[in-house]
Amino acid sequence: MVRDPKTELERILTEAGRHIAPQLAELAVTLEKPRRPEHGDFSTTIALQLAKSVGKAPREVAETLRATTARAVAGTGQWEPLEVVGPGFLNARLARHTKQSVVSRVLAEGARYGRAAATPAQKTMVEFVSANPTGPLHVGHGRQAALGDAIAALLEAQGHEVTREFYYNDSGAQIHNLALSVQARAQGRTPDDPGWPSDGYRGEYIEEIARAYTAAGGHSDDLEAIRKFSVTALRREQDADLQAFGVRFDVYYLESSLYTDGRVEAAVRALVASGKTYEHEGALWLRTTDYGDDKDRVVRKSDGSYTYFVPDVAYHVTKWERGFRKVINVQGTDHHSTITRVRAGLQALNLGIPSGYPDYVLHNLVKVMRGGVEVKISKRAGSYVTLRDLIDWVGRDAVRFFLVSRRAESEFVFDVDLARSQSEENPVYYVQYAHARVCSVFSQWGGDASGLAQAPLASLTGDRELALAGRLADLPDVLRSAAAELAPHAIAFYLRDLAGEFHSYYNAERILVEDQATRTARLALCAAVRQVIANGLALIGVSAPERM
RNA sequence: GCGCCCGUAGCUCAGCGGAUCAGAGUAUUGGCCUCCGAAGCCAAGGGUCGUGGGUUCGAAUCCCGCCGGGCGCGCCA
Repeated sequence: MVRDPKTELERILTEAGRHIAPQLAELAVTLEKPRRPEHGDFSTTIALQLAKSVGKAPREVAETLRATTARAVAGTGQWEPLEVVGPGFLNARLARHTKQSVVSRVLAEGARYGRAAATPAQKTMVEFVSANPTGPLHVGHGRQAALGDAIAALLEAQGHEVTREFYYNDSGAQIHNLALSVQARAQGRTPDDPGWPSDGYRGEYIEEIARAYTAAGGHSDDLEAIRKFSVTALRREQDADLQAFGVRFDVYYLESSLYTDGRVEAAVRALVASGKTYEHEGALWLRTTDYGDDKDRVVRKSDGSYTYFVPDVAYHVTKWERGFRKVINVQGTDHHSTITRVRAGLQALNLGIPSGYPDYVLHNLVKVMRGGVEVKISKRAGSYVTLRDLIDWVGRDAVRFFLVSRRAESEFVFDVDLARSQSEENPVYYVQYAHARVCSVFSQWGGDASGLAQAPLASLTGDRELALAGRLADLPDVLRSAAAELAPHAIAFYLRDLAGEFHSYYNAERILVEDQATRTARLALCAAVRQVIANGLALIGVSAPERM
């Protein structure tokens, strides 16, 4: 395969830069995309950066770089001669045929276009959602599902071997509360009655489970049976919601298994053996402050049971032992404090796990507005918008696109009324429409698209056509940086830009023109646009419809 | 009080390992279908990038203070 033009030019400039400034052995020139098209396809500020250490004016440095690389640049056959502009920018323009050629490349690579091959492929885990089976999935889980699934897909597209994992906290105090709540409902009590469990779940789904339990012949005094029944029912409901959302997991890891297979006990023994624990007021503590925590944490409570911290650590040990050297946990910012704690626990075990293990992507919680007021998201309150509600209101594609379109750290206002009223104007339709439009042109045309990868492209000379081709060429870089930053929202923004460029082109030019060479080249361009949109949408779990 | 995150156009948000960074969508206003789908296109108005300093040739972007908002700070998960 022909070497990527950008990579090649970066290599040439890096070599020249090191020649000029030999003291900077680590120097690496990177090309960036200027905002304004008149500044070229790519640009670098390397001359401005080098000026000081070289002791010459930036413009002079730029001129030297231009002159010394002129021959190599021409030799690529892919670039116009570099230009020195302003205070010392080096601007680069791709030769027209280089821009055109991306169309052939997209069509030849098809669904693989934009992907990269990591060498070596890294065994990677993305853990996300991990909702307690104590209630239906809410909007925050939806954000996590959209984010986590897209991050996993991005890493796969970079050539890594990715496992999607869901951790079920199916034991512990919250599950006990769940069982007590269902039992209370089964006994006919309601959340406001005296004798309702103090930390009970008040949602209506509790009553539904209690009814189903009773209908199945269950007895209200068998708490263990109630627990099992409730957890099973809620897991089934969560699974159905995830399926409706188009998110699948490779592994469901049960917290309870960490107890039954002895991993929790083993973790405690190892922590004690590390010498980092101490007894205080009847409890066993770990000196997490030795690892940056602001206070030490309880490992074993005075009643002999363990805090959630222990299974969490034991769980992450299994990730390491299962061979996952890169692990990304997607969680809400309300779980922020667990980062330091889990890492501290892993460090105390002294297993050779890096101190930054695992990685975290923390997302701010979603604030749901309805009728101008905030709807509180709380399982206990029982009044919150579920993921299923959103899917029913605006559709799966729109919810996924919307939830993945914002940086994880952004605080997210989901205005239900707005989302519903604008469901026809959601950005996802704008992108999908571009895809459907291409399909429509092709059905109008009626020809065989299979040979378009070899189509001559010389007639693609219009500004819009070249800009569109340039945009197609961006995909590999967009995916690379989105994966590196664990920031899938970049895909959504890229797709919107690409669709916009296509719609603009489509309105300005006719595809099915008389002249055969022009028509074929334009069809090839459109086919490439369709392919790239499909590839991008696939990564964020959104469908690419042929008709809308 | 301490820690983390966030303050960019009326609204929802990109841009934040400096430079060619004042952007998109939406809303508002005005144009474009005898012609491949108008869920579209073209154009206009709209922001001292929360605020005050600092570093620099250059700061929305980096550093510090302050103001405002969110989330944590359990022998809950």
